[in-house]
Formats: sequence, structure tokens, C-alpha cells
Amino acid sequence: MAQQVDGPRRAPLNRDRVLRAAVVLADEAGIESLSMRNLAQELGVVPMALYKHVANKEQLLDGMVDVVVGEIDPPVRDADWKVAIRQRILSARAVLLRHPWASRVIESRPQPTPVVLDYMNSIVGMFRSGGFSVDLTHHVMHVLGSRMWGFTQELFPASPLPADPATQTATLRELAARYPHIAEIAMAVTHDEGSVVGHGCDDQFEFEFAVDLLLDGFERLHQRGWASRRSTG
Amino acid sequence: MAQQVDGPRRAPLNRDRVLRAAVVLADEAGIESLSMRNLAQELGVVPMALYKHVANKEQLLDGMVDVVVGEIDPPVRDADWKVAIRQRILSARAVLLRHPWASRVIESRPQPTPVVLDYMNSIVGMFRSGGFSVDLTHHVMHVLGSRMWGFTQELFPASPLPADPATQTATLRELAARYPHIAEIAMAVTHDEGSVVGHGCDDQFEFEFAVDLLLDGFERLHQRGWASRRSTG
DNA sequence: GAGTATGGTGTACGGCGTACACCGTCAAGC
DNA sequence: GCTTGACGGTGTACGCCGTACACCATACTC
Repeated sequence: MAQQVDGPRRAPLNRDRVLRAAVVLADEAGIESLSMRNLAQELGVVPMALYKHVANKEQLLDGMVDVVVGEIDPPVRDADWKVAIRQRILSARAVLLRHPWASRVIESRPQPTPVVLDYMNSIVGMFRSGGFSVDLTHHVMHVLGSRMWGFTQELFPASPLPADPATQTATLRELAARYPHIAEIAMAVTHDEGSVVGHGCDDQFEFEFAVDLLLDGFERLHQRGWASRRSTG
Repeated sequence: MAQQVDGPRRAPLNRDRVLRAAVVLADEAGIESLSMRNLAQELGVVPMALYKHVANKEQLLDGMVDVVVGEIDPPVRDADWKVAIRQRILSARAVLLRHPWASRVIESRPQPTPVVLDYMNSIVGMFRSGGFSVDLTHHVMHVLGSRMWGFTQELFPASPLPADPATQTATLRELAARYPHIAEIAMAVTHDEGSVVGHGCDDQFEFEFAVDLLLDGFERLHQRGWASRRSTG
């Protein structure tokens, strides 16, 4: 029981509370603000107190990934492999949209945690019960890559064009002079969107487009009985 | 001319020498050893001297990416789009294998440099002269993602199994108990390789497998005259 | 009541990027 | 030939970071 004098004593921290607070802090202030010192302050505790619950910052990040991965929906039962995998991946994506920092953190983990392995294992299992050979499943998992987690590493996210129409056309003209092919795309996109807002690409569309293209490709290989040169898998 | 007394005066630094030294340092000591302080020491200069040539560390990294991207072969002329793009991507991959740190640095750049835009522009151009619509080109560029630069972000790179056969089978048994589907793949891989060395997956094979699957998918969409719902592109 | 595990504290260290004031060298202009 | 000013290298210092280590208060066990 908490001590009466000196105000009610805070319930002791534990690993779970630390991890959840870290996730909230990263969600609200951005991953770059997640330092051991900031997190401790958020928890009303001295920085070194955290080290009683996580070994170091790397393990904190591992734990945060576990929290996030834990939010992904379980696989739907009794569905076609393609539908089931698509749905699972889109669920993962929905989670990552709630935790925009998570994709970068996932990328940075040197070793998978058990929670991560569980998720991957379950995806592999979905291909296998769709009739994919071990060998083909292995390769398509590599092809899926980060999209299995619901994100494409956006290299150089298409920077939004300036909102002001005047500077926008100026920027486009400049772009067209140096990078005509890119400009062509940028112009098509801004036209499509009814312009003005023109905030760039529709990430969700691009993601689903990619996943569908991949799954279609996987299906085709599967149907054709693809087998590697090295084994009959 | 260098002064005679007091030893020959070092030729003054410039941006290029700084960038090249940074690339060499990252190649040899790893990107985590690339601090302004280490780099300065390597150049026989005090840390703050670097700031006369690069605005800050971010710009240093941008410049390093430019150096690396500059090593990618120019596109082959007069080839089928598929052959040409495949070849260009594999050239990019060869470059990245020489600079293993580069993929992570590329991922971390918030804004593309002109050199980067040039490369992307040229890839877009290859699709366009292959007859792809603006719209389809846009989407396939998103699908390509990091593979356009010759890498797949390897999430949780398959950790090599222990070399010792005894502990290897023990590890596999453990794996099989918790993650049966993953274990199945791990076992297949180790068998394929004539085992013993068993260093994991053949990254080059996986990469080419993925690129070919993607390019085939692109070709199919192109041949079928794919058009988005939003525009007839 | 003594012993001990648990969890929070305080101090300190070595690293990082970099702001800022400074200074030696050299070329240009009078 | 002297002055001026730009350029490139220096030295110091600040505020962050992760975290090692010694310490201490509480609370539970025997």
C-alpha cells in the first residue's frame, strides 16, 4: 500500500509501463525526442531508473517494436491465402500509420525479437497453407521485404509542391528544365488531385498497388509450379 | 606554393576531398565511426575545419550519397527498357556492395540532392521510352522503391546459424519448436548450400529474383494497357 | 529484528554536433 | 610597399546523448 505521508507513492514502474510510455512519447513528440532523459522525465523519474527495467536503449526500441507488432490484427481464418495476406498486411499498415516512427525503428533493429519472429512465422505459414513450396515461400518473403510490415521505405518522399499556385508553376518550370521526366509525373499528379491542395502522392494507393502487384506475381509463380534451379522444393 | 620551412604545408582541403575521405572512412571503419571528429583526425585537421567545407553533418552525408550515386554506370544505350533498367539497377547494386553503409544513409536522407534526382529522372525516362504511360511509370517507380538503388532494406537479416553442426541442430530444433514455418525455410537453405558454411541466404539471388518479378509485373501491366481509374494517362 | 532483494537517486564520464571568437596566410588595390 | 579583407584552420565551450557506478530507501522474508 502506498505511504500516506509525503503524498501517495507512485506505483512502481515496470517494463510494460516504460514501453508504453515510450510509444506514446514517440507518437506525440517524434522519435527524435525519445531520449532516455526525456522518457524518464515523462515518467516522473530520474533517467537511470529506466535501466532497472530495460537493459539499454536498444532493448527499449526492441520492446517498442513488440508493442507495435502486438497491435497488428491476427490473421483472418478460412480465407484464401491472397486475401488473408493482403488483409494482414493492410492491418499492419494501419498500425504503422498510428505510429509513424515505427517503420524506421523496425528497419534499425539488428535482431528480431520473438514477437517479430512470431509475426514472420505466421506470414510464412499463410503462404505454406496456400500451397506454396518452402522454397518459393522463402523467396517471396524476401520480395515482400518491408511491405510485410505495412510500409515501403519511402526514399525521398515526394516533397509537396508549394501551395501557392504562382510559386508552384515556377517550381514546376524549374523542375521541368532539369528533370523533365520527373516533372511530367509531378504535373500529372497535381492535375489529378484537383490541384491546390496538391499534397503529393496517395501513399495508400501506392502501397496497395504495390502489394497487389507483388501478390499477383507470387500467384503466377505458384500456379506455374515455380521451382528453383537448386532444389525441387 | 607550399612553404618550405616548417615542412611542406598541406594543400588546403576542399569539399571534394572531405567527401571522398568520408566515403573511405565509412567504407573502412563503418558508418558508425564516421563522426566529424574522426573524419577531421583522418584528414589531419581540427574538427571545426570541416565546417568550412560542408555546412553540417547532414550535408556531409548528402555529399557522400552523391559520390556513391556518381559511381553508378550510365544507362546502356539502345537496349530494351527491361534489359536496360535491370542492368542499371544491378550496376547500382554493385556500387552499394562496395559501400555497405550507403543504403542506410540513402534511406535517411530527407531531401534528394540534384544528383539523386538526376538518377531518378533517368530511370523514369527509361520507362517512358519503353512506352510506359506517365501514370504507370509513376506507380511502378513507387513499387521499385529502394530496389531502384540496388538494395532491399533487409529487415532482420537472416542471422547465420552457428557453424558448429551440433549447436546448429540444437538451434534448429529450438527454432522448429517455436517458429516451425521459419525453421522449415532455414533447414531447406542450409541443406541447399552443402551446409557447413551455411551463411544464410544468397542475397544476390534474392535481389535479382525480386527485380525480375517486379519487372515482369510491370511488363504485364504495360502490355495490358493498364490505366488508373483516375486518369487515362 | 536482521538480511536482502527491488527500485529509485546522484554523480560523473566520454562521446557527439556545432556556435563563436580568433588568428595566420595570401592576393588585390591603393 | 603597405593595407585590407577573404579564406581556411584553430581552440574553447555548450548542451545534448547513453550509461557505469556507488548509494540509499522501502518492503518482504526468515
